[in-house]
Amino acid sequence: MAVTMQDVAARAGVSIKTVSNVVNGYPHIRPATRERVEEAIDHLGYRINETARSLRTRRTDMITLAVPELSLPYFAELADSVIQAADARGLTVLIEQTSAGRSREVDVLTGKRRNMTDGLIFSPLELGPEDLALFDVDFPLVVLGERVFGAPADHVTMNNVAAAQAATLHLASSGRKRIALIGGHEGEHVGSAALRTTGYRQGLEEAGLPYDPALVAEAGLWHRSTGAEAMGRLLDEGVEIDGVFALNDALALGALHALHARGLDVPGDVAVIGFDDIDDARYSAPTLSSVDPGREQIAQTAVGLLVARIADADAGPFRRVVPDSRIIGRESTGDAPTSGAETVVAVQEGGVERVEPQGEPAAV
Amino acid sequence: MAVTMQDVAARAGVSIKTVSNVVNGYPHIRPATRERVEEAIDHLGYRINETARSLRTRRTDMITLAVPELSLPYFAELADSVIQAADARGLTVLIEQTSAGRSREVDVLTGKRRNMTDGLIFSPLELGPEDLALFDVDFPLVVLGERVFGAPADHVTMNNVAAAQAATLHLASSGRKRIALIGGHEGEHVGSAALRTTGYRQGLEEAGLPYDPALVAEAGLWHRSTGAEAMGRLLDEGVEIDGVFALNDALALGALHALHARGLDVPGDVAVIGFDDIDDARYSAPTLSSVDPGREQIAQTAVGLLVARIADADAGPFRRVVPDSRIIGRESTGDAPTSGAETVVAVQEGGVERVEPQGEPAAV
DNA sequence: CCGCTAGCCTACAACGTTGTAAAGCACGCG
DNA sequence: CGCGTGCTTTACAACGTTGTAGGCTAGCGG
Repeated sequence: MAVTMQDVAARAGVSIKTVSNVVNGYPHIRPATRERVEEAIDHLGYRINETARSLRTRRTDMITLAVPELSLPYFAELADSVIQAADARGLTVLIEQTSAGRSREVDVLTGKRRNMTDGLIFSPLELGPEDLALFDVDFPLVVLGERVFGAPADHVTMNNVAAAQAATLHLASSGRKRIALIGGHEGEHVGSAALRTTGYRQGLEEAGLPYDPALVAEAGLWHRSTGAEAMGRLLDEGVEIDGVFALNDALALGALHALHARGLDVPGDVAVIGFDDIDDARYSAPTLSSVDPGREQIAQTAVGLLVARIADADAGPFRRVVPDSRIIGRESTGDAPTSGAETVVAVQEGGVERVEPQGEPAAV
Repeated sequence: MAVTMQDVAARAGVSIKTVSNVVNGYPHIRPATRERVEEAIDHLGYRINETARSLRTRRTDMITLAVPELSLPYFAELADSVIQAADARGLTVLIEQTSAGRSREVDVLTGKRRNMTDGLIFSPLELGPEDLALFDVDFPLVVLGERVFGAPADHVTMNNVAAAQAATLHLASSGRKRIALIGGHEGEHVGSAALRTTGYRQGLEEAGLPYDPALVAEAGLWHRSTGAEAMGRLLDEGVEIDGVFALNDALALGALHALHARGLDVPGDVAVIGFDDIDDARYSAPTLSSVDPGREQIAQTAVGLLVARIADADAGPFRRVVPDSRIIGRESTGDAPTSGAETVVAVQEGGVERVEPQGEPAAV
């Protein structure tokens, strides 16, 4: 059916291996031979069978990216960045959506699909510390986010606590005293929600503001719709509010929507800041202040670490990388005089630490 | 290194082929044998080598989805739907972004990666009728959109003209007389821009409104930023405007942003309608009326057609499928009394037609 | 009691490529 | 003129799986 090296070899009058050598750029080939082979390739329309090559070389040059869902702008933008970073290294990205729940996340780590690709970049949403054993896998793995800590894998995370603290402080510094938090996950001790909530409380403390549980609105899923609902609930309860820290931008946009629906002015009545700095934030009305967690850097780093592990699984101790993050001020916190403007209000420095095989983190 | 069927066979005291039979659910196996094999698989932690299987069976159970970029919400949502539809059929999706331009699109059709997957769903942005020859490929292909017409492939498109006409008419029916169009591509005769522009003109005509070139703003890329710029340009020129039809939602959201920045009220001063009905439209301020082109149905149909071609490449004539589309009225056209509300203003019926091998379309 | 059938299992080859080891060849030097 | 050297090319096996064809066993009908 398809043209194989066999056919090319026959037409060029050389051995199969010589065709292989030409295709793979092996240097010691007589120009005349190379030319004959290339002519045969063109003439026959030969295309290498990547599957056979993969079987032989044990590499597929594909990696998997597992995220909750692409409909969430943050993950769509992350996927975009990961695909570009992978592309720059000649890798193709296969995407798995795990929003269907826990079992999908387990599948990602154990399922049969895993051995079609050279490695996995995984952003878990449900799996936590109790599932640590699942992360002890026999393929290159980079974990995103902070749900799972001691996993025997490289880690790329965010400056969650410091950035959330800075965001809260930013609201306080403009005189806001009743700062609500949207998107909390009650009872959770790991993961972005818990960490950002910690940052929020530290920010309040630093600003000398009391922590008031009545100002905290839960939201399991971080969608626009849940953000709108949570904001609505707070407003219905009649709690006094002059600032909102939403744990991601989708929630913040939902909150803006709810505030607008009730005729409240942003930032006049209420200042709002989100987290993730998705593209949307630059175009909402009003434009949304947010935390830029360094998405581009996260993607690049994750791909880089994965590539290193693919090249050499035992490439030293596992790393934990935290990109710099920045607070971006826009209209929703009164930082932008004109609508298109934005200012970098603060920067939280990231860093790299090595995690020794035994599991204790060691500063670098 | 890795455990193979060989190892499993040795432990279970059977032939390799019997292991294969167990793994593949071949029915005629003695329970005792099956059990021994399964015990060996569990004990050794055997996982099938998909690459070897693919080489032998000539199937990878992977398909490629090529879209401009995932950062555009429409394509992110489309990818989400495609991945889910593929998943339901046991297929994994590999994503390629082609926003880098024409050469990337050519690569998608001719590049070496193509033979790692069983088929391709391709949404071209640059390639047009002049590239028809490129689409005559030797692998299953489903084309999305309307840039390429007579391609020898199945086609899933949108009701572009009719829906754009209905959208324009909807603006007119609320008394708008100066309806701008945002996102035009001057000189283009194929593709969504041209078709939606045609619908716009037909809508104006049907409403008895004149076509005024001064109301048409170009925008090459359909991003929020370009929508804001285009809207800004129109407003700067001082053209009188009381309605806006943006060729997609990103443009519309950018336009809302620009209108808001200049203190214009939507829908009071200007009514706005977009196209694509992305999730964002439900949460912008004001909420955005839009055309729902049937994204879910597009994804399902595309995967379905592709699967059929993979199963049998000669499965009858090529099809051209157009899902139903609907005009969704929200605040930006004054259709929603309360902010969360929306109404289906109109429906444009789609359909299926068969394209005979010779190339002439024939109604069904 | 024989032969046939159905059920269960196996040996072998093949999918298309690349790594290994080695062979052929030309050239230059002693 | 012989031999080593380095370039060029090749044969062969192997990657791990599945399709094909056939063998063996037990059971059943005649």
